[in-house]
Amino acid sequence: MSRRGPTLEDVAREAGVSRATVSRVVNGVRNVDPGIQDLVRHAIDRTGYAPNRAARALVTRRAGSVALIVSGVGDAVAARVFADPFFGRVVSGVLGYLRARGTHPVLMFAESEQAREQAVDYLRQGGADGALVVSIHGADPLPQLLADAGVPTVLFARPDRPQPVSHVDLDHYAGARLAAEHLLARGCRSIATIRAPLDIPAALDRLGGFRDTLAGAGQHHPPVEEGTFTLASGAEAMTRLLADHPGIDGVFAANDLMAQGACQVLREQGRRIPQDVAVVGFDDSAVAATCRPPLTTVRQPVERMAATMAELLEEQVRGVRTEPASMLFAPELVVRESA
Amino acid sequence: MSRRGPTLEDVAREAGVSRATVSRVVNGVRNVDPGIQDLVRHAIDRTGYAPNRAARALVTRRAGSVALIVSGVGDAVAARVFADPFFGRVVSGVLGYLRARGTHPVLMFAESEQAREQAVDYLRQGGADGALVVSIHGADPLPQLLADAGVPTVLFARPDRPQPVSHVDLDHYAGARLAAEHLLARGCRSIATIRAPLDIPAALDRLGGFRDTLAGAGQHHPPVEEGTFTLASGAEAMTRLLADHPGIDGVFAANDLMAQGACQVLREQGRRIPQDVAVVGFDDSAVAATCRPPLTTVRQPVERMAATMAELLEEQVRGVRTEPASMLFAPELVVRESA
DNA sequence: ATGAAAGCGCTAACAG
DNA sequence: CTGTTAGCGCTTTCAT
Repeated sequence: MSRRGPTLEDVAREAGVSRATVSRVVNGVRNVDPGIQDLVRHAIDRTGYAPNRAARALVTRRAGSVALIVSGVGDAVAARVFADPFFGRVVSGVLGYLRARGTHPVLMFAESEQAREQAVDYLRQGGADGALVVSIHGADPLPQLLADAGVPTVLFARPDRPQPVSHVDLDHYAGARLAAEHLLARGCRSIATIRAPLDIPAALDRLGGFRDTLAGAGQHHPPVEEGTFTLASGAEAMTRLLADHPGIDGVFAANDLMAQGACQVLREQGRRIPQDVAVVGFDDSAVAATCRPPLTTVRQPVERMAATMAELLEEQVRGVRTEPASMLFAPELVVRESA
Repeated sequence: MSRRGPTLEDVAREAGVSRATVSRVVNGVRNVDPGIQDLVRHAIDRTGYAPNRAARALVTRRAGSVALIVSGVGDAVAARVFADPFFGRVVSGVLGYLRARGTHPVLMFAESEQAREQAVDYLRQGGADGALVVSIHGADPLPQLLADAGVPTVLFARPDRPQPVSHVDLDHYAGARLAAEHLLARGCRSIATIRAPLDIPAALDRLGGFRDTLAGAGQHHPPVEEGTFTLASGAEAMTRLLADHPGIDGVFAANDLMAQGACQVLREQGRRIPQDVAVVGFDDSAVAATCRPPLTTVRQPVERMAATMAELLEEQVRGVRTEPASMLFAPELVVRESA
C-alpha cells in the first residue's frame, strides 16, 4: 500500500514558488506575502497535500506525539484497567488537551519486564516525545527506566519513593478528611475503615486523613481492615469488621468497589444503609451510582488532572520547564444515599 | 529536550564497517558475516544505539504503527466506552498481536465531525499505516472517509450498509440461537426478548436468531420489547413485558446490562430467577458475573477477534491482502445461575 | 519577503 | 558479503 501523496515540491511547483515558502505557509510562519499565502493555499487544496509526519519529525527531532503508558504488574492489565472508568476519564482528559494540538497518544501497557523495555525502546527511538505514565502500583520501576533514558515523563499519582519526576495527584489526605468529617457530621460514633494495601501512597494518605480526622473528634483507635480494591475483598473486610465490632455505625472504604462489597454484606446482615451503618466510598466510579443504595463518595477531578499532566509534559518537551513539578488537586465529596 | 543519541554512522565508525552493514545487522537481513555481526552488535551495545523511527519511516514509507479509533456519535464517548469492559478486551487483543511486532496503537476518538477529520488527517500524514475502527453506532461515516483517503482499514463489527471494508464480527445470529435453545432446553414455554435498536446490525441478527429458533420450536410470535442497551431501558422493557404477558417464563436480553435491569424488575415483582423466569444476556460483560443472580450469557471471543483484526490490517498494509475480508466468529454460551 | 542549499538518519539499489 | 551512493520529504540557515 504505497499511498504516495503530493509533496511540498509538488505544491511549490503548482503555486510557482519555492519549497521553503510553502513550508512557511503550512507552518504559519509570518513574513509571507498575503497574496502568496493565498496562492499557496489554493495549490494545497488543489493537490490535496498533507505534510509527511515522518519527514517533519526527522528534521525537527520531534515526533509530535506522546506515549500514554499504563504501568503495573500482572497480565490481565488491559481488562482490569478498562473495566475501571477511572482510566477512561484519564484518557478523556489527556485527549481533550492533546486534541487541540492535533496530537494523539500512543497507548502502551507496561506490565512486564519485557513490556517495559519495549516501551522505553519506543521512546528512545523517538516514537514519541515523552511519556504520560499511569501506574497501577506504587512501586513501579518504569519511571526510573524512563528517567535513565532521558525521556520527559509525567506521572499520574506520586511515586512511592520520592523521585525527581513531575506528577499530578489528588490530595488523598484531604479526601479522606472529607469522608470522615461527613460521617462524623451525620452523627456516627463508631467509624471503621476498609483501607487499601499500604504500599500504595494514596492508600497511606487516605488512611492518614481518616485517622487524623477521627482523632480530632476523640476517636483514637478506629477499626481498620485491609482490602485489595475489589468488591469481594470489601465484602470480606466488612464481614470481619462486623464480627469484631458489631456496634459500627459508619464505614469509610478506600474505593467504591470495596464500599459496594461492604454494602452487600451489610444488607445481607440486615443493617440498613445509611440508618444503621453509613458508608462512604472513594473515586466516584461507575458503581457508585448504580450501587444500592447509591454511594456517597469522594471524587477526583481526573479529567483536569490528566489534562494538566499532558500540559506539564508538553512544557517539558518544549524545554520550557526544566524542573520537575508536582501538582496537587482538591477532592470533592459527592453526597448520595449511602451516607 | 534535544536528546540526540548515536546514529548508524556512529555505530559504523565504532565497528569499522559501513552504515549499510550496520543497517543490515539491525534489521536482521542475512548475508552478513557472523563475525562482523558480533562486531556490530558490540558496537551497538557500547554506543547505546537506538534506530530513529522517523528516519526509518521516511525511507520505508511506513510508520510502523496503526491507529485504534473508537468511533461514534456523542461526546461522553470515552466515559461510555471505558465503562464497558468490552473495549478493554478489544485493546487487549490488539495489543497482544501488535506487541510481538514492537508496535503500539495510536489511540483516537472520533466522536465529532471535527474529530473524524483530525483522525483522517493523521492517517493521511502517515502518522499510522492503517486504522482499526471500533464503531459505537452502526451508521458511522468514518469508514467511508478512511476509504476515500485510501487508508487501509479493518472494522470491528459489520457496517450497517455493505461496504468494501474488511471486518471481523461475531456470528450474532448463532449467539441468539444458543440463548434461545438454552431457554427452550430448560423447558421455558413462553419466551420473550428485549432487543436493541434495529439500526444496529448486531441487534437485527440477534433478534433474527432468536425468532427463528423459537419458530422452529413452534413459538411463532414471541413478545418483543425494545431497550437501548442500558440497565434502565432493560428494566422498563421488562416491566412492559410483564404487564402485557404475565405468563412469561423466559427472557433473552440483547445485552447483559438490559438483562440485569430485567432481573431487578423480576425480583422486585417477586419472580424467582431462574425458577419462575429464566434470563439470558449477551456479551458476558463484567455485570454478568456480579449480577444477582449471576447471568447466563453469550460470550464473544473479543480478544481473538481483535487480534485477527490487527492481523488483517497488517496484511493489508503489507499489500499481502488486497481484497477486503470478512471474518465471522463463533459465540459461546456461558451458563451461570440465571438460566 | 523569498529562494537556494544543506542536511535530519535511515534504507535500498547497485557495484564490486 | 560489503561498501558506495542516492534519495525519502521536510525545515532552516543564509543569502539575496
